[in-house]
Amino acid sequence: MTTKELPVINLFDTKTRKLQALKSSDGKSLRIYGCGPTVYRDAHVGNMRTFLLSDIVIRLAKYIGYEIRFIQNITDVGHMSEDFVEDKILAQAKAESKDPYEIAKIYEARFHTDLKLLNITPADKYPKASECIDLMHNLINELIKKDHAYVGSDNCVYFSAQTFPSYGAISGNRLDSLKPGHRFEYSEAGAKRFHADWALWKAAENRTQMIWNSPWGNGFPGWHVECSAMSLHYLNGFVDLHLGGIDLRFPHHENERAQSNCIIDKEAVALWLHGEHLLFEGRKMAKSSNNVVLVSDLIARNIDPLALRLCFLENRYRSQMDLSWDSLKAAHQLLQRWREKILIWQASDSMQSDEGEILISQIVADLCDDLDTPRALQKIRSIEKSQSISDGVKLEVFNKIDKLFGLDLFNPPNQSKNLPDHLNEILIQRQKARSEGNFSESDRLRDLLSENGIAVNDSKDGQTWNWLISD
RNA sequence: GGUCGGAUGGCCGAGAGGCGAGGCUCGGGACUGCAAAUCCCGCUACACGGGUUCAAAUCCCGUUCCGACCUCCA
Repeated sequence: MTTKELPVINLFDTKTRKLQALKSSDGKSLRIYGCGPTVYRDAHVGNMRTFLLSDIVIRLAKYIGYEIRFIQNITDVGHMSEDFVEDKILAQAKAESKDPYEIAKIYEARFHTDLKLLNITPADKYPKASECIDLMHNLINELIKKDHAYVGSDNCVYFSAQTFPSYGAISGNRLDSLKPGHRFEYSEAGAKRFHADWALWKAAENRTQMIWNSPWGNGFPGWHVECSAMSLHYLNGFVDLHLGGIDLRFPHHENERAQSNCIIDKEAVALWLHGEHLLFEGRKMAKSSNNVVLVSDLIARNIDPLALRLCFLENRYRSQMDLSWDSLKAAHQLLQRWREKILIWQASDSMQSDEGEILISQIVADLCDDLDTPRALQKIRSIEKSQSISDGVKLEVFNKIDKLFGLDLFNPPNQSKNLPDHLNEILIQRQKARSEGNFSESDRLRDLLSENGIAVNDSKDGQTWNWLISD
């Protein structure tokens, strides 16, 4: 190994609103925490964009040489739905007539499946809120002891926002300009000392499922407290990088920061990184607007899920992005083209060279510059098209960058996944007809295959086929 | 009302004061039995009005429009 200094990864920190170097505070590993899903429904592709953000940072940091410790929570309790009466999981359990833990288990499994389809690096641990109740009790006790929290007349435990002077630093909100009366939470503020205080522990009241005994009676944890408890516990008291969707900036991360900082009496998170939201065909992706696209919807249209990954990489994480079926198809085709090119280049031996090393380091530099994936992809395209770079060097560069981008570029382009026998038979017949010069028959069979969703291409080496992307 | 982003060709989108990113679509050509794929060529855009500058999509001021967050959300 060389003694060269590692390249610095600069990321936009939401709190300071400046680029900031990502650093390991213990000199050993990067301690990363990402807010994970509430497992009451399928995660949609907008959620995936945020989860991809952590993957890009982690792949880059690993590539550069960091050890990573990455924790992502699974919220299976305590995330209240809009009316602030019912927990999201419990509401879904009722809707599906299932046990709430069964609901959580089903959707957590699907979450992991989607991550895998998108080549998103798994976290080292996925702690569940329901399994960390003791951690949360300890944290709440400590906050009460330090006078940052109090037990209300309703037997809920509240965090006292006014005891944390820098409240609002992440979101730009100021406590005095957060007007009371917003939405639902104020309606039960009778027990709270201040309208912006939030519940750390909620009394069970009429609830019978997903409740735990506690020093304050039966109840369940508030949503924000789980991330403080888990991050401090599993990352040994400090977070080098905290990730999440932009909407979590307030109130979730603001409250989490207050809780964590008050526990350790200093800044608990060095860098806050937030991913912007995704629109689909111009509209916000939300259940309420009936505009939700799942990874499984892409697969149903024969779009490679990694085309979604490529679409995301073509946009910067900090801008809102408008995804469409057209952009997904374009990305799908680009993936195909790269995979075909790689097959051709593989006729040459992969060649290590200074030229290749320089190209790769330029791409790494783009990623280190606040994850400028669009610019990095631009370089990759120009390498692909270059007349002056040899196939061997191209192969070497693509091989290295595939680890950073996670696009499985070395998979064969035409994977004959699940080709039904009768269609395979038509393919064989067509090849036969064509080799016999019976072009009217081969054209007829090509049309027939097309009707069955298969595109046939003839080349010098015979025919190849692809699934057509459906509209 | 508060805070923060945007506006780029047929479409999507990057953009670093100075040679028109790139992709998709479309048109022409090469190749092909014909297609497809691929390769080559073509299609000269930056919301509006001022300003700074030798030079502005880029910097500054103003205007219009769009969006996000402001106690559900990735």
